[in-house]
Amino acid sequence: MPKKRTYHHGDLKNALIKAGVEILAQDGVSGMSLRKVAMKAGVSHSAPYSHFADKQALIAAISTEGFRQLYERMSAVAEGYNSQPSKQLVEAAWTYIQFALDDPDRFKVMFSGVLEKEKEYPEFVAESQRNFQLVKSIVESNQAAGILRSGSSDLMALSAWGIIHGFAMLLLEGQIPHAILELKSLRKLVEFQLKQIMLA
Amino acid sequence: MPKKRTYHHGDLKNALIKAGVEILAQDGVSGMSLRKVAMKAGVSHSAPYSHFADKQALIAAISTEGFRQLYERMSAVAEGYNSQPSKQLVEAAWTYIQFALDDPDRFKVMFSGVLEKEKEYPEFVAESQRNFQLVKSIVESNQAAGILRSGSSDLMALSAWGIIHGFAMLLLEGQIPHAILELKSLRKLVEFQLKQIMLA
DNA sequence: ACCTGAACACCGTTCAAGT
DNA sequence: ACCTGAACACCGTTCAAGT
Repeated sequence: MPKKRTYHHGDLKNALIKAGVEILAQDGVSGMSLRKVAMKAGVSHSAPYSHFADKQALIAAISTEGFRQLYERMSAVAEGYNSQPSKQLVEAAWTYIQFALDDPDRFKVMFSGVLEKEKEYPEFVAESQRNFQLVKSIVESNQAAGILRSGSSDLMALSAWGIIHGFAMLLLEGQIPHAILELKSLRKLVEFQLKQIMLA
Repeated sequence: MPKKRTYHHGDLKNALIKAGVEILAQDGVSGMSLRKVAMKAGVSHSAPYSHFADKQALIAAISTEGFRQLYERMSAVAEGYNSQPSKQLVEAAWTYIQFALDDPDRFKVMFSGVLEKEKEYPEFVAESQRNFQLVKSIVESNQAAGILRSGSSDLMALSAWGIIHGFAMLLLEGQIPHAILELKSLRKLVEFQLKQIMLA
C-alpha cells in the first residue's frame, strides 16, 4: 500500500480529481461545487487552492484525466482489432458511445464547453490531440483497406469523429426521437451512422 | 409602439427571456445568473419567480425560443433552395453552423445539457421535433434526387444532423486541430463533411 | 396577479494565520 | 509547502408583505 507521502494524506491533488469525478456522476455538472469536492476529500473548502488555481483548473484536470481514460479504452480496442479495419472502426465508435453513456456528466464536462479557456491547459490540449491521432490512424487503416474514401485523413478523421460525436451529444441531450430509439438497438444505430460514411 | 399592457412594464416574461439571451452572449453560460437577468430587466431579483418556476424554467424558455429561431432560419433557407436538393442540404447545414457561431453560448445551452429535465418542458420538445422534421424533409428531397442513399429517412436525418452537429460541437469546443482549420475555410469543411454521406 | 425586500443556505475566492 | 477558518461578494429560492 504505497500511500501517505506527507503528513496529511499524501496526494490531495489526485484525491480531489477522484472526488470531483464521483460528485459529477452523482450530482451532475451543476451539482459539482468545489466545496463539496473538498468535503468529500476530507479537507477544508479552501484546501483545493493549494493545488488548483481555481475551479476551472480542477475541471481541466478532470477533463484531462477523462481524455486519458478514453484514449486507453479506445487504443485497447483498436489494438484488439488491428487486422480487421472495418471492425476496428465500428468497435472504436462503440467504445466512444459507451464511454459517453458510462458517465454522461463527465463527458459533457469534457466536450460541452464547461471548460472555458482550454488553451490555457496544455495537458488537456495534448490528451485531446492524442485521441485525434488515434482516430486518424484507425481511419488510415480503413482507407488503406478501401473501406473509407481516400483523401486527407485529417478531414476523414474529423468526419468519422464528428458523426459519432454528434450522435453521442444528441443521445445525451435526449434529442433523438423515441421512435428511432425504439426502432433499433443503440449498437445498430451506431453501425448505421458509420455505414453512411463507408463505401458500399 | 405597442407596449405596456399592465401597470409596470407589460411583458416581463419575454423581457426576461430577452435579457437572458443578452447576458448569455456577454457573460457566457456560467455568468448567466437569475439575479443579473432580473436586474437587466429592471425588476427585483425575486420577480422572475412570478413567471418562471425556477432558473431551469427560464433556461427552457430561452432554449425553446432558440429552437424557434433556428427553425425560422433553416426553413427560410430550405424554401429558397426548394428546387435544388443538394444546394438545399449544404445551405441548411451552413445555416446551422452559422447559428451555432452567432451565439455559441445559447447554442451550448440548447444542446449541452444545461437544461436537465427537458421532457418537463413540452414546448421545448415540440420545437425540437419541429426542427427534426425539417431536416427529415430536406433529407427526403435529397433521397428522391438520388443524392443521399435511400432507406429510413429518420435514420438518414439523424446521420445528416449528427455529422453537422458533431462538427459544430467540436468547433465550439476548440477540438478541431488548428492545422485543419487553417487548411480550409469553414464553409469548405462543412461541405466536405456533408460530402461524406452523399453518393458519389 | 404581480412585484418587493428580507431572509436562508450555499457558493467561489482571498487572506491571515497556523503547522 | 500545505492546510485551516474567517471573511466577502455573489448566488438560487422562499415567503410575508405590499399594490
